Amino acid sequence: MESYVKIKMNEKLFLRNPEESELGKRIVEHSILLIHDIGFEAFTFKKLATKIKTTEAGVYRYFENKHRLLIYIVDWYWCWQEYRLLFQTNNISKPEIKLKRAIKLLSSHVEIDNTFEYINETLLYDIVMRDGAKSYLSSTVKEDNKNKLFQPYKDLCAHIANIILECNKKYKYPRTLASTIIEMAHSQNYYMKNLPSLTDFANSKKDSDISNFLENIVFSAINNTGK
Amino acid sequence: MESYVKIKMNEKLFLRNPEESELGKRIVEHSILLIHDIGFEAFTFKKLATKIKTTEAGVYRYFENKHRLLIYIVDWYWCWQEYRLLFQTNNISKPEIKLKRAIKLLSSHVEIDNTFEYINETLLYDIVMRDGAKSYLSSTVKEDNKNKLFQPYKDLCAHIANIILECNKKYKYPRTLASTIIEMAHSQNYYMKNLPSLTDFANSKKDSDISNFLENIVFSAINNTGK
DNA sequence: TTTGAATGATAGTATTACTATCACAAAAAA
DNA sequence: TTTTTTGTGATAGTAATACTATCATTCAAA
Repeated sequence: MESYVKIKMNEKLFLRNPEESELGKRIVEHSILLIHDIGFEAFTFKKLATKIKTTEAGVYRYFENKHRLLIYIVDWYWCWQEYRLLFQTNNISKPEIKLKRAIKLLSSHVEIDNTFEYINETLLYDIVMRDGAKSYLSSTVKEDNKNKLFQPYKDLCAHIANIILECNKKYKYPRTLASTIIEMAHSQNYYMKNLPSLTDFANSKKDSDISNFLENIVFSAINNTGK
Repeated sequence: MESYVKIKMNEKLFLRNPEESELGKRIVEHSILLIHDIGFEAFTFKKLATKIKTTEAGVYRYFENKHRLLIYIVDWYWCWQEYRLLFQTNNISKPEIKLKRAIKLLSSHVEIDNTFEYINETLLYDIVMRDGAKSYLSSTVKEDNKNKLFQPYKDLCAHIANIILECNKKYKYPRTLASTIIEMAHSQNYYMKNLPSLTDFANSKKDSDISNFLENIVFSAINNTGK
């Protein structure tokens, strides 16, 4: 028996579903490679088209613009992380262990994984670290949000918030703490790599340092029983 | 006696010092207004030039490109916050109080302040919230960092890290915690305004909620004496 | 008075971010 | 089998962006 996972994406993200054609998959695959290489600002549909031997117009048939394409791959990432979290915490009853798994998952660089042939999760992790926030740090946030374009991120946040509540159902800031975990897992990794003086991990450069830090703040906050 | 504060900016940020001419000041002043209005992505030197009745080339004489200009105003903001922190914690001996002041300062929207005639700090706070991270989330980070373009942010982080150490000199992650405070103060405010389901403050919308959250995680982490 | 520094005015270029049109091949529907 | 639809390629075109360069003018310092 063969089983495979499919990640269902919001239809508003694309004009034509890239999963349903060879060209579409190449667009997604090479977008990741190219954005990783040159950064989202320098990335253009022209450059991508040249790389995959199609035309600019060809890419525009799939995605309205590069911002939508960014949201597409970032959303894919959050869906994938949510899936991994679900998978890795399955059959675990202790919420503390689940929470630790979640922290580790989000703050660790990803091993090469061939579950999804045309998506390089390792590079995607780096992209989300550097460019992920740009998907919502735009003047179109409100509208994009109405179109549910950030649902995967919000779902993951809600999921982690629930685990936090399982640890301590009286904790007052489950969602805020959850979004803090998610964001810090990525941005502290970015700092460590690029602006190490903003962290305490200048020399070690292990991402386990970040999960230790996050465990430290998360569990002391959750277990803090009054002043 | 008249006293005034002057914020000294890194010379690599500009081609000609905008503080030293009328045009320069107008560039900075209206950049803030315009970026606030239309967002950093849509902001161009052409639009700015039209607004202040000069030419595109006129703006280019001051700033190499819009990214440098962004770093300029963001750096100005961090210098200003550091100055305010120094001022507001002067003569306070208890480090816990200092830390609370720091948290409040960073997570609160700014009142109108006319100390600096051509800079609107209220709008600047919003800009840093939405566009601030873009100053270092670029493919030129490493180089920009070598040129010390992020010094003000790093100084503020180090300053807060020191206060944390005053609270508990054995705390293991002072810098990481400091950068977490700074970043979360801004991004949680952004979430509250634009993506409220990532926070627990959907209805209240008071920025004091954010400082309460930050105090919660910071002090429980610092005072956490082992498992 | 001469010099120089800052600004204004204008022009020009390569690239970006699209939109539109036409032709062709393969697959699906008739 | 023929017809229609769908996806792709090829090409063209446009407005805006991100610059660089040149020349003339003005105003203040030497």
